[in-house]
Amino acid sequence: MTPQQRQDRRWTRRKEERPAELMAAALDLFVERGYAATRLDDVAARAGVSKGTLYLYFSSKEELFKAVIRSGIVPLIERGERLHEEHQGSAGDLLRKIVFAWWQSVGSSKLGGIPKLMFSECRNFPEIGQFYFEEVISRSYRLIESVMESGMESGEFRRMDANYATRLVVAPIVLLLLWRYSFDFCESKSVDAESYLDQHLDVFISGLVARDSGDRTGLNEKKGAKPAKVISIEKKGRAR
Amino acid sequence: MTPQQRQDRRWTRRKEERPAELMAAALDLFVERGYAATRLDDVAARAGVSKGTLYLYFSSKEELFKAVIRSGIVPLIERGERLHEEHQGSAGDLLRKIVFAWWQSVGSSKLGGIPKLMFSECRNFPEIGQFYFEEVISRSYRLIESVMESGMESGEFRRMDANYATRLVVAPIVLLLLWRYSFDFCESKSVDAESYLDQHLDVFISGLVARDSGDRTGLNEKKGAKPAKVISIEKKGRAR
DNA sequence: TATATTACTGACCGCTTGGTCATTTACTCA
DNA sequence: TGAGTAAATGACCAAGCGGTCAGTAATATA
Repeated sequence: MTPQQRQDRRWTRRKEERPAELMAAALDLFVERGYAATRLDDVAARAGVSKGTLYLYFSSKEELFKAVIRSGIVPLIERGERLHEEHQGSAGDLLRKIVFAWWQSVGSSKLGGIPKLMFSECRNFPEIGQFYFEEVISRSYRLIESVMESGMESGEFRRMDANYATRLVVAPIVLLLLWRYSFDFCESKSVDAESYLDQHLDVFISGLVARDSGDRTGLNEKKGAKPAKVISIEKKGRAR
Repeated sequence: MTPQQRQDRRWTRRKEERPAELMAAALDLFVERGYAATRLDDVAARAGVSKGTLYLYFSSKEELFKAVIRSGIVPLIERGERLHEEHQGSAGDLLRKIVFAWWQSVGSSKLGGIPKLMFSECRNFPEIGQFYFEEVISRSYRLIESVMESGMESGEFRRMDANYATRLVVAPIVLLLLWRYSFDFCESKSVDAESYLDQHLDVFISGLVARDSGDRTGLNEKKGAKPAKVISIEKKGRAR
């Protein structure tokens, strides 16, 4: 069949490709407008199809949403875990490697919109929120946590709660992504992701390596601060 | 007029109190369900009033939303800037002070839902997103940035881009809040905010004080890592 | 080429909900 | 006290949109 013949037809049967095309269109629009503001007519139109067709492949808007998230996430997880297995070397270097690889494959692709989407909608879709939490968040955290733990065991990092350590490394990275898909348009120049991540890892790893909280410089004693008062604010005791 | 008399009436005129009550109800529901999923009938009902009344005070749902954000933010900003002026002492201590005060007044109150709401909706309401960015985000960042800069000038912190430094301190704090209003329900036990923040500041300030990226321990050399390869991944040059 | 199958269409339905307004009720003041 | 004012109501409207389905056109089959 020639392309000309295809064009003459009002439409063509493409049972295999439709779902993927519909999900791609839906991802675009969900990321751009949010779940509620995305109309199924628009999704269908963007996929070059009618709304009725959409319902041949997905039983409801919610099912479409779930499918979008699920299919967008599979490659994301796979990449992460592959890296984990391959690597050998210091924990700090592994951390760097994972973070930059993740940024290249997820952060800068259109998959990068998914976290923002999930943060925004997980409350309204507890079922899929739970799914995302277990299949993506938990798994990623476990990966990083094991890196942190191995770093502590080897003596490369100081000892601290691995769970917190993980949250602290991940936070600036996740927030960078959320930022990109929310307030970024407010700023004239957006942050350079690579150097931002680089600085983060630099400061963070330095902080983990240092044995105590900066008093070695003697600066805190010299200045006129009142440590007693500060400690009273933080009451619950430092977890060291 | 006795309370009994008040009760006998079907309703009472309370022109002054209505707007604040409506906004409080709206904040609750917006935070709980998001903008789109919140019905004005419900907002009115929660404020003990009919939908028609709501429209006496706010011309549209969007105006109500704007009013909620604006009014929720005023106290938030005021507190922050008051702290800034009062303090004297080391930069690290000031940072601690600000962060913990902020957590107490905003993070743990119902105002804490606003950031999540703004991140979720700012794309759909660019005008109010811009407003929030300028009036809240920029101002807070400027505050923190000045703290970082004074820390660098006094030699307490190492020199680095103050803008990045600011983003890096703030990120784990903001993400803690976003987390609370999104995925927190997925976890059996939620993080203890106080010790999380404490650890964050501890690691971060240590990292800022340390002069270089942890090589002083000699661990990186001893281990079998391949620094050359890692550097090739980070290509764009470290911003030191 | 005739027939059967099914991917696809698009008009349609009904519910939800933002927004309106004529009417009712509380309050004010001469 | 009763006439005037305005706060509050709630029934109602219209539009938007998720979801349906009878019909149509592309393809498979014989």
